[in-house]
Amino acid sequence: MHANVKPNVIPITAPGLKVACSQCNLRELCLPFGLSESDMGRLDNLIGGGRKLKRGQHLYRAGDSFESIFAVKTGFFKTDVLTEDGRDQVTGFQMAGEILGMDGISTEVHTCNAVALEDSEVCLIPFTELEALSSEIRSLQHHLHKVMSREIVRDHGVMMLLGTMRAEERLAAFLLNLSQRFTARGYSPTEFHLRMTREEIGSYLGLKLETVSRAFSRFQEEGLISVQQKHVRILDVPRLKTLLAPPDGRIA
Amino acid sequence: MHANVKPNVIPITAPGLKVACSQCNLRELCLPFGLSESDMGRLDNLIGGGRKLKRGQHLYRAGDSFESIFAVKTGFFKTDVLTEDGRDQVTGFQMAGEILGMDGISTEVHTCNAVALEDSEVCLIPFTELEALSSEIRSLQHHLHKVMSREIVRDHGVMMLLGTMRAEERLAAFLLNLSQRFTARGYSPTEFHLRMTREEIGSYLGLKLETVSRAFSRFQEEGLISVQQKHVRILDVPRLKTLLAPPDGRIA
DNA sequence: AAGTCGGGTTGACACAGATCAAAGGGGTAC
DNA sequence: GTACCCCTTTGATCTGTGTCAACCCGACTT
Repeated sequence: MHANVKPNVIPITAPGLKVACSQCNLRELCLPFGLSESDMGRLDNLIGGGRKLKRGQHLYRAGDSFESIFAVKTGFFKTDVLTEDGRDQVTGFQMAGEILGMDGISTEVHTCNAVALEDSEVCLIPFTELEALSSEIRSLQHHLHKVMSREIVRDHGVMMLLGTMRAEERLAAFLLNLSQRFTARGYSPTEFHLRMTREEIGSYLGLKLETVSRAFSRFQEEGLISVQQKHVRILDVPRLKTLLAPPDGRIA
Repeated sequence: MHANVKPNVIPITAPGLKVACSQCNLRELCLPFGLSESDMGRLDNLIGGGRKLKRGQHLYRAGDSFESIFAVKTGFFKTDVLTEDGRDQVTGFQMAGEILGMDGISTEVHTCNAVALEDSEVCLIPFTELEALSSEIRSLQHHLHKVMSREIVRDHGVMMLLGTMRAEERLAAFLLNLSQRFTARGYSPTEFHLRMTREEIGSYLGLKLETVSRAFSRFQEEGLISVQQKHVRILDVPRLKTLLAPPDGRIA
């Protein structure tokens, strides 16, 4: 595990630890969205260095005391919660530009686990200092609120998925969501590597891994996608989308 | 529908429209939690009057432009989202002291519907003004963040429920959650009226109304609760809790 | 006071997805 | 480079919940 290096006023530029929103190509997706050059500089100054994680490492665990939120710089994460009896539920997958750790604000303690699904790097954003700065920079404050609200809206989407959709609809929604997020990051909308296992997908979608596997196979048989192991290519986006609005399209 | 009356410096005291956090017995549960007397007064001044709703009335609808969040003063609400094809998912039930509308912050447009399940009253909290005030009052700012974070954590709990629990576990979790929230408000932990239909419970829990009804009946047969129509009495809290940690209590 | 209607309960049956089982393949660690 | 292990796939069967249907009840409406 890497030391938690704290930059001086000037951000450290050692490879892998340089943290400067103003230089970051994710700034349009991430927390600094909409900030002026000078305000972005002030944000740079409070960001507490980067942190690298190997695949499988925890960024934080349920029960850890909350101090910072994290912005994913590179890599891929999952978050999950577990019950006392050992069942766990993946609550989300996070990629570059997305914010992790907001679950900890309410009780000062993280309530879920965040695990790197591949070698990853995050920016550390000390929350107390972020609050201080956001009370000075209104656009930062507002954007922080938007980011938190977006998380709430995203969660509603997952509830919808878990509460009302059948297995293949869930998987279609999942693939289209990934596709859209990869697109926003300049990657191919139709071809990507899954960083998570079938079991993790299943946990996220409220399905067993076998069901996920079968749904993948079925999509492939029907020419919607081609899939081998973790490599997925979406062949027919429109038809995949129609899976979400079932045949008997009753309108309310 | 009542006019959106704006109080002067001194809050209006007309019955049903008086809005003053400092006088409100919900202040320990609601947004003003932890504020000093004088800060609470400043919050009073921005709150844009109360609004009364009859049972069945919408507080807001998906697509409405976002301007305010709302604090439930009296009554009971549900929030739900619907897909294009008409399926809907209840995302939550809100009671006195809880905050509604935070889904709208991210896009400036509400993404779900909020409906009164009984005659209710809410406080209107204009969001732009709340942001302005919270940048001056650090404890208010922090508490707002906590409230939003709590919503995120709550949503994770619902995902857990939808993703990993069986029908009876879901209903047990639901009843215990209601019980706990009623308790926090000074009502009986064991005896209460459900404000929502079996179908709404089902939607929230990802079950069909018949399944909810059967689970109620089963709980009653087993002496866990007594239920007739919307009136519920919990007879055996401990045993209800054990339903959440199933027999083979594997520990991670 | 009667009629109507929405909500609730219960039963019979169907089916989607879980469970159990086995075998193959690819990636990772050594 | 090789061996092992985890991940994945696929089949057979089981089961919890959905679906369809009938009936009941209580609360409004008129």
